Amino acid sequence: MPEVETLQSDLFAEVAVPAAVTSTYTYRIPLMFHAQAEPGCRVVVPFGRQTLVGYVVAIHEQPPPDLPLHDLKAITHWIDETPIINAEILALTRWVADYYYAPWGETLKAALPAGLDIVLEEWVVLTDAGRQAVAQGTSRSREQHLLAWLAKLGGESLLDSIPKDFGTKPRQLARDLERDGFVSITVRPSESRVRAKQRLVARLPNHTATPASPAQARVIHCLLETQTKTLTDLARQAQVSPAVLRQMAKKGLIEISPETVRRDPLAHLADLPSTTPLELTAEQRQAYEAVLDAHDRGRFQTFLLHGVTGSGKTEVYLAAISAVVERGGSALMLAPEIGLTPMLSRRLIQRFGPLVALLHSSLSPGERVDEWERIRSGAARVVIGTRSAVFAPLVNLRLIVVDEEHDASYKQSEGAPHYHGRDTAILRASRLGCPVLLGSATPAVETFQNALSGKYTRLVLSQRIGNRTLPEVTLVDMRKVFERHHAARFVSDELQTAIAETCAQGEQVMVLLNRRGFASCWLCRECGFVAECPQCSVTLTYHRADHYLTCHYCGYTVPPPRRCPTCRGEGMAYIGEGTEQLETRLRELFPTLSIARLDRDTTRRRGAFERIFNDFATGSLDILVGTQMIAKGHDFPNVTLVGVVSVDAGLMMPDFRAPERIFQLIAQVSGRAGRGDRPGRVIVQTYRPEHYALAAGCQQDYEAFFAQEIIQRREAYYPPFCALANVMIRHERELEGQALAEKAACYLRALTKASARWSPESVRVLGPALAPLARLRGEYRFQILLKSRQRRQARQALERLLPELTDTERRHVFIEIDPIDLM
DNA sequence: GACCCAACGGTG
DNA sequence: ACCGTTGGGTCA
Repeated sequence: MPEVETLQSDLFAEVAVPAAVTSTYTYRIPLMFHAQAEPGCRVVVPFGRQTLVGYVVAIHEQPPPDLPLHDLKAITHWIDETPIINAEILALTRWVADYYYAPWGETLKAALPAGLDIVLEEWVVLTDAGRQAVAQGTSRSREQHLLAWLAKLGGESLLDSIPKDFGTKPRQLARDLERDGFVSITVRPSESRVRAKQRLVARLPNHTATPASPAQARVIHCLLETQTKTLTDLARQAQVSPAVLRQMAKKGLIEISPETVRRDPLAHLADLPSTTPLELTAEQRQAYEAVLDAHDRGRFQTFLLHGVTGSGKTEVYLAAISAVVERGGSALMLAPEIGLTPMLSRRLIQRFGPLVALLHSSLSPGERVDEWERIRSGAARVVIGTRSAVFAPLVNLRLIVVDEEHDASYKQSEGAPHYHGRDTAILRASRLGCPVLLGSATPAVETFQNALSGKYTRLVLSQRIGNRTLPEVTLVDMRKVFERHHAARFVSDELQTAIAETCAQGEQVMVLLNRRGFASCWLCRECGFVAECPQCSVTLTYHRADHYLTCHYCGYTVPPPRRCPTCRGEGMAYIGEGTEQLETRLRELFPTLSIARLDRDTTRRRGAFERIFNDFATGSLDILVGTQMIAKGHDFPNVTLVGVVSVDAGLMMPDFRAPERIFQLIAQVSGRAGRGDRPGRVIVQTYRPEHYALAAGCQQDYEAFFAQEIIQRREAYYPPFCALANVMIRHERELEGQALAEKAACYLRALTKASARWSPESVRVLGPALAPLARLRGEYRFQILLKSRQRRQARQALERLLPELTDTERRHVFIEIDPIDLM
């Protein structure tokens, strides 16, 4: 039997597929792929009745013991000749997948740049039987029509390019024809959507030839200066038309060939003059030396660099990265939203030049792939990126920096895996045995607690550079404003006066309101009807500029009804001010000042953010209105006033982290005011000025805030006193969702009561309750919150629960480990 | 996650 | 008897 012979030389690949499954799958590796069979390669495999791109995670010489050999399918295409995922990243993604209850294949997919996605094309190919049917065909069925159409195209077509005019859905039609043997449907991986970028360059050939004309002589002359030139550059410099170049190439006077070029997102910064590092202050030096010491000893150690805004954290990062690079290592720096902090990339470029690679969401897929390849090859040794850059395959990674470690955008909230970038960074550093440096002016409560307990090493920067004073923060009590005017005021007199004064002195103002759109509700004054999203339990936001109502969660958009849909009344109105309305109001108040708005709506187009940002930086704008987007890490020396129009909505969120977020917000915006040589002012409008988060925010006293907050957390039994796991049940039908949630909660409760090991003290089960965002995209959401002293205990409970669920039930259950918010 | 299949109920 | 819809199970 031939099978016996092949068996002995057979190899098997364990493959992680990007599907909602918990295990890996083993495939036979055809002989032709044996030479390149290594973990970390992408392959195409049949999976059920689909075809997927999977990731080889291991090679085995033996088939899985529990499965008959003939049940194994074979790998159909081997995409990578050499692995694109190294052993470190394989192990790291495996851990992340297990920890966050996500499929390994999905996690690997998230770890790779999107530009590396392979497109699987479905081709419909006419078989011999199909050709015969066409030849004899007299029937006028749609099947016949499709077969004839295929024959005309030479016998094959992309499934997606079959026109719809054959009657029913092309996919179904093709399936039917395949079953009857007239066509076969094959899947072929097409080249990655992102190809290497090439351009044509001209160079002189080895042999010399004499030009015939003056124009040609100019071309040769230009080429003598530099080796190669792009065709457009050359034509411009030599002042000849491109036709001349083509002519010369034909005669062999010059050679034209394609050259691969790097798509460089930092190209516009390439000419920045390099800077000499600033002299470190004593505190900065101490911090730097502590990190470097851990590095030199090859020790995993987590540092918290705790420094008020303006205390020079970045200079410590740069010094540490610099030392690591000098010693031959590479360094990774994570930032919350790097596209929004051009200053940071700029400083890295000035310091490290071409060693820097950038990874963030506003890069094009091509740029991302090119940067990623430079990292993988070791050409880039300083990487700065957002959350997913934590998986960047740096060579000899010896230091990880997490800037603004408290920032909520480090937590992935949509799609699998729901990982936390900071925590993953800490894990990665621990596996590598290198230091990880977390930096913040307002550390997450958990982080600060870890620093207090000694789990992390706290490094303090207490001095602002140049001993600049912190801005004065004033709370405006909006209850008094209401009393004074007997009406609500959007912009208080205090804020209005301050804006007028500031701009009169030629200084700039930022005004923050964390709600975009014109108004958050569109309602009927006669009957009380409120426009709500049909898919989500939220009101629709009114956008006045383009006159539409939209859901900020799912994107549902409708024109605002002129008359009330229920009572036909004509008293439609809006309430709840957003940034668009704030901008309008400020224009009314200050008609002579120039005002711009920075939020998701005004920055939708590529480059819009930079444009507004630059206009403000260069001083051609007086006032910048915006959402939280304007509060993050920018340095505008001429801004001496920051107004926060309302923090109350944020404060009243049904979320245990609300006070922390508000404190962070106020501290962050305070850092924006008065960074130049003039002192800054911050004005915060609120109806709850006595709230401890605001009071501490005013004083910018982190420790005072922490002292209060930690009491709340202890009393309510929240992190850092417990570990959280949120079990979310999502279901289109409310009752079934609720029933499933109750069943799961009931089982979890029974577990925790069953034995001393599962004592109520070790795992508390809260709920099920409707999630604060009770309905999203047409699904009802119930949640069960698990609180346990140790993470392990909640995990054990979950691991007992999951096998009790049927596959169908499991599909409605979404587990969020260490949730950041409970919406 | 996508797909297939069996079961179901409404309709003719 | 036939249609379209829906829930449940599987993937090597």
